[in-house]
Amino acid sequence: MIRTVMVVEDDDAIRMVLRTNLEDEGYRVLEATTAEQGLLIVQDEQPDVVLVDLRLPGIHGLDLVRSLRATSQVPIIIVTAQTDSHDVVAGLEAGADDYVTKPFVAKELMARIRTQLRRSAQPEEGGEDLICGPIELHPDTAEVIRNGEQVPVSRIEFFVLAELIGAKGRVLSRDHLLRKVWGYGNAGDGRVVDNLIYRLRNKIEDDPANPELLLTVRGFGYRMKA
Amino acid sequence: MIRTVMVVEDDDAIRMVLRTNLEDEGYRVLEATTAEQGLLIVQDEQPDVVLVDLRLPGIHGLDLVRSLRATSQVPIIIVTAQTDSHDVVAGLEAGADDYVTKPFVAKELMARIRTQLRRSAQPEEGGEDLICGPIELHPDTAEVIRNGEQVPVSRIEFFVLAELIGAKGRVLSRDHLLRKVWGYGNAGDGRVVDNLIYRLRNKIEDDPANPELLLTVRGFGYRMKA
DNA sequence: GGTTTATGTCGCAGGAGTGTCGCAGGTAGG
DNA sequence: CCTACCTGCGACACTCCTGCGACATAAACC
Repeated sequence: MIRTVMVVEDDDAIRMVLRTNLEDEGYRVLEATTAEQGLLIVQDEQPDVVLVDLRLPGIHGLDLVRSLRATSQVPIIIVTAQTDSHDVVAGLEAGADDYVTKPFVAKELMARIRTQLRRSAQPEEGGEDLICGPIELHPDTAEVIRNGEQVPVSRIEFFVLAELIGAKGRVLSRDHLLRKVWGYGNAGDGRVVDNLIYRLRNKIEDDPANPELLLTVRGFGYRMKA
Repeated sequence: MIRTVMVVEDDDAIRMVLRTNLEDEGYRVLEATTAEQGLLIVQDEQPDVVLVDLRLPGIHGLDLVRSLRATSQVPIIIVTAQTDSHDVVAGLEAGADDYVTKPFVAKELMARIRTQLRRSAQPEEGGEDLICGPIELHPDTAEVIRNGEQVPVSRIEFFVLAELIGAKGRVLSRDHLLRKVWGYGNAGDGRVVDNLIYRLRNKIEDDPANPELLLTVRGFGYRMKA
């Protein structure tokens, strides 16, 4: 079975090195130099692993990671020059599965890729549209539609909603949301999530005081109506 | 849900640091100083993540990793002073899921543990619901259904019920429940478990005074009807 | 039967979890 | 420079949880 690895990296030299090594290992290689391009290709080609550089022109790599996670379970490995431990934490919390710092040793990176592939060998649910009752999310345009009308939501509200709808009725803890949307740095900040949920409800619920879509599960977190 | 982390590490100082950090994050911590001991405890307690040092007295950490992999899918993170890239590759190939070198930054290690937990949590969700007679537990939504109707239970009640139903009729001691649900700290607190069982019975039994599902085994603990 | 021990029962008070809302610093865009 | 919006924060109110203690009851033991 031929596995496909996607490389999102703007530095031509590094991208070339990666391609060579990956092809030597027998992988099919896809390339992108920007986050936007990467996102499109991932949706289109559904690779088995994605390598992401953090410092990309335009949209930051971390946001790419979150966007990918919003719609896909594909294993993501961050490959970057940012060696600071804080960056590692933020990267993993954003949804990456591993973090390798440049200059990397090719053999180690290849081993880490194999590890990710091994883990994701199990079948996974396919990519789905983000729809929940009267609410519709369009990741491409970052728009939220409710009963056909566009609802203005902020960037962070959008990610939270995407995370919740993507969970398809499963409960997500505040901690989970903090890590996935905010990144680890803000963990333990307390009521940030509650506040955001409150604001989201005011935008998408008919009666925000008695929510029917965005439900509280006391002691656990929040979930969307199934 | 209290997660359990197993630490296999012979250096007392490092093990203590790890324990402190892990407990701060809310994990239950198990410790072993040798590979043999680690293997036994893992089989016994089925932790959610295992941290393994490579340089152990007696059996080498790599062999422990292989032994664990032979019988378990538990995520394994190697934590070691061996920084050589060749060692990283060998560790990952042996079946480890991640590799962190000492001196490690605690926050990064914690993030990597969370990443592993996230990965291993997925299959559990789509998996089997916990069912016992007319009672149905849905971990995804943290809901308890009884004869088709939803029963409101608190967070702790949910975990106790999950633990009991997961035991499939085996007796669980109060101590076991305290450790698994409340976490180690509360051990020996006395009647907390009894109280909770009482409340649970009021919610799930037809006649709470004559329980038919959640049974007492005098002198031992509680169990669900088979 | 009487005593001891284990468990059932239940109310209470402190506290944890959550909803609500206003404020102010920050940020992006004009 | 101004404006509008975003966003984290803190305060307050309110509900519900939960550990605890006290007593009742049932089982085991002598």
